[in-house]
Amino acid sequence: MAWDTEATRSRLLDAGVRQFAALGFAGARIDAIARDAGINKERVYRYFGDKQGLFSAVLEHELDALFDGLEVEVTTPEGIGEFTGRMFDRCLARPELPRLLIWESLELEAPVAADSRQPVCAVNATRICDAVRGLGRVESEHLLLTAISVVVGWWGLSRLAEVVLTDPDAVAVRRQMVVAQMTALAREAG
Amino acid sequence: MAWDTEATRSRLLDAGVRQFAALGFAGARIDAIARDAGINKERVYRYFGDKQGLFSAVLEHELDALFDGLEVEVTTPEGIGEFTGRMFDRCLARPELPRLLIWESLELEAPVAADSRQPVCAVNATRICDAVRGLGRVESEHLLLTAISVVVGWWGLSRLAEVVLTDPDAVAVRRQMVVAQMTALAREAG
DNA sequence: GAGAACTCCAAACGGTTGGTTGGAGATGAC
DNA sequence: GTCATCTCCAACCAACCGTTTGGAGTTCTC
Repeated sequence: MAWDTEATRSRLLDAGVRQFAALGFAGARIDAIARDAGINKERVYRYFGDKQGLFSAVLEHELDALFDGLEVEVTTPEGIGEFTGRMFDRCLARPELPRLLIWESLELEAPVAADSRQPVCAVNATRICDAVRGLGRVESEHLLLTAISVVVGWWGLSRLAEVVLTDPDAVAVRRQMVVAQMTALAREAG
Repeated sequence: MAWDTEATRSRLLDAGVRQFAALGFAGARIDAIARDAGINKERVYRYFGDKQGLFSAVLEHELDALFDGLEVEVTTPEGIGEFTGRMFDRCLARPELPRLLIWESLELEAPVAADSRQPVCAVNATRICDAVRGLGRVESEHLLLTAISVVVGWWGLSRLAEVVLTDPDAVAVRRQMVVAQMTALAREAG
């Protein structure tokens, strides 16, 4: 039968996303990733060098997916809320993304693919500047960081939510609250 | 020489805090914890059963320290900002706390010591209700969760901050921004 | 079509890890 | 003072984990 190296590579990446998102770098097992992908684990080393190489490849590939094309579209306080809502939806559709984002901070010394991520963040910081009258650059960046923290927190602080909230399973409510809060914040910050 | 079992136990806990906060459950090594504590690793099993037992003991002990006695004192929007600032300061003084809080969510199936943590959260949710005129119970809980997410995010999304912020080392600036944002949010939410 | 170069797997390797054991010293009750 | 009980440690063990090897099948090149 013919080889399909691209499929092999991508199946390893997909399995890597699942395992690393669930267990982190230290917790994930090369063995389990290979089994999950239905591929011999030796392939990991041929394609990605070592475990760290696969982890970096997974992060690079996925973290792009989280922010790529995600922009503040309407430059008003409501636009910032709506932007936050869309980010929330992306995480909802792929819960591996927020988890990988957190593992990156907890287990890595330096950000992955900083060069390709910075422009996207810069664009949104500028948009936030435009959306909130009288908001400086620094304040705008911090507002963006806050929006991401709040969204990602739903997946990264899920055990805490179980303690704080009366109904920790109401995802739709959380989405609505986060959107409302970021809108209100953008309105008042001006 | 006389035994000091309480000191042995507490040295193991302290070393556990350091290692688990830095590396998480999967990444931490019993061997390293024992060496860090200057105690034989067999002691871990006599005192805490197994690795999971030590992890739970560490979380239980430390997460209490994060929230214990931390309350919204002034029931006004400014009081909520000030509360958030004090939480930030606690994390600043003991950066292990926010990291442990995140590891708990990422690596555990259920929250640790939920029974003892819930009352503290409930009190603060009530205080927030009082601080913001016209704020319902659900909204108040979500505001609390947001405050914690934003504070803890500084330690749990540090790689992201390096990408988003022009000056990712300015902790004091972040503190000030977070306090201002939570105050503004509490003001506008009413 | 021969041979170099490549894909892929089964099995093995060596260091590490969570967990155990056996025994030496310390304590306390009587 | 002696016997049961406790603290503590050095050494050990079996399983595991990241990585490598050897070799069989496949594709490319000329």
